[in-house]
Amino acid sequence: MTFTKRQIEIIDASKDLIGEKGVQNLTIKNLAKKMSFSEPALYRHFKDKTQILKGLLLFHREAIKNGIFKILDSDKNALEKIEAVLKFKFAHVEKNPALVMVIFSETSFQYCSVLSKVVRKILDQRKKKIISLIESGQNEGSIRSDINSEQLATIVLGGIRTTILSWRLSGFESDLKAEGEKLWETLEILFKK
Amino acid sequence: MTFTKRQIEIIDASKDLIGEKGVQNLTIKNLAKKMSFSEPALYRHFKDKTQILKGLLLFHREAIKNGIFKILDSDKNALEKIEAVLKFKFAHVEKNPALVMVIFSETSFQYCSVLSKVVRKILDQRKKKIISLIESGQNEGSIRSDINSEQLATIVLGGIRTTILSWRLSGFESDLKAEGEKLWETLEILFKK
DNA sequence: AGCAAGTTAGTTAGTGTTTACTAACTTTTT
DNA sequence: AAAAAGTTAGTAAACACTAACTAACTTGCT
Repeated sequence: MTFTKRQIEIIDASKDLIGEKGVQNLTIKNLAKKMSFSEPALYRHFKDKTQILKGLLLFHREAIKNGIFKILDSDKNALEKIEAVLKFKFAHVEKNPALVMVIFSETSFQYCSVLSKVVRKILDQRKKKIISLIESGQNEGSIRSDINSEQLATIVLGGIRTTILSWRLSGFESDLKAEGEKLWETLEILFKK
Repeated sequence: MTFTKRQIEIIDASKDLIGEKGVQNLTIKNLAKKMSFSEPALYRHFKDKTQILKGLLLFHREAIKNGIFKILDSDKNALEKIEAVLKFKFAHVEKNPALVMVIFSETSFQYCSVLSKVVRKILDQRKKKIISLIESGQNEGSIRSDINSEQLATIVLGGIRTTILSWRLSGFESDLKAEGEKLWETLEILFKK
């Protein structure tokens, strides 16, 4: 997949539009306005809107791939490499918030303030509950205390989220319960004193 | 927030529609068809479409809250409670895949097969890379071997995802780099032999 | 070098579809 | 009789996309 100069300009403009107001802000009309030319002109460069989004994804995958490749190719040990990958990832995401909107988009309500408030509240309360559970485990002595409760909560929530995501990407075909149990076994080992 | 019988029926139908083909499948037209009455009838029960979605979220939050409350109120220890919460969570999600679409929705392309394939491939490759990194760490002896690499990868990816989500929910205001470093400190402690 | 032919990249104007939503009226329930 | 819950018919706006045309380059031939 290679892109012309114009195509890259369009991909960039798309990224900006999404970064500003979410995926639903990426319309042909808005895109044409941002490029300051007419809507039909876009169709000289991409067959349809889907191809533009596909282009956006592939273009950035390429960039990420190259970054990661350098890390994997270095002479660090595995732990250091993982650390470097994490740092690279967060830096890239920070520079390209639009990608978060596209790939990591957690809710479809990003810019419907009524709904995003509700979702945010739900996720917040959930986190608080997990944190206080972990803290009481630390006080009981059943959970290790060398890592603070908020960080452990991040691990728990992340595990749940990733497990559910895998299930969804499998088209709901994988065995969610079994995966959930595997996750718990892992967390138990990691969290015990 | 209390709902009439009809409102709950509408919320249920919305959940089904979303479960079938994602959030963009929830249109007034489809909803009316599913309820087998006319579109304007919906507006006798909800002011607008946003209120229907808000209703869906609040209704299920209530259900989850009640389930979790029972667990927290039991006389288990903290670790057992966390285990029970995880199991409850996965069971609830399995019964209500629509909720995954709404709250956990990872991409906006769920039912655009061209794009969801691309996203899936990207996420897959990323996971494979992390797994092989962890395995070489285990062979080197720098990473614990009592948990298999796939499970550890789930923890890594989950941590990344949750950290980025928090950043987004903060309106991109929190310090992503700092949070990323905290995450890495935690993972390093958890993963070292 | 000069010029006809073709290509590229833009334009204006418009299409058909889908969207959420409303006005005005009727039926059903209480 | 009144209120609640439904109907038909329709609106305006947004959407992705297309047809038809044109200015400006590029290419190949003599």
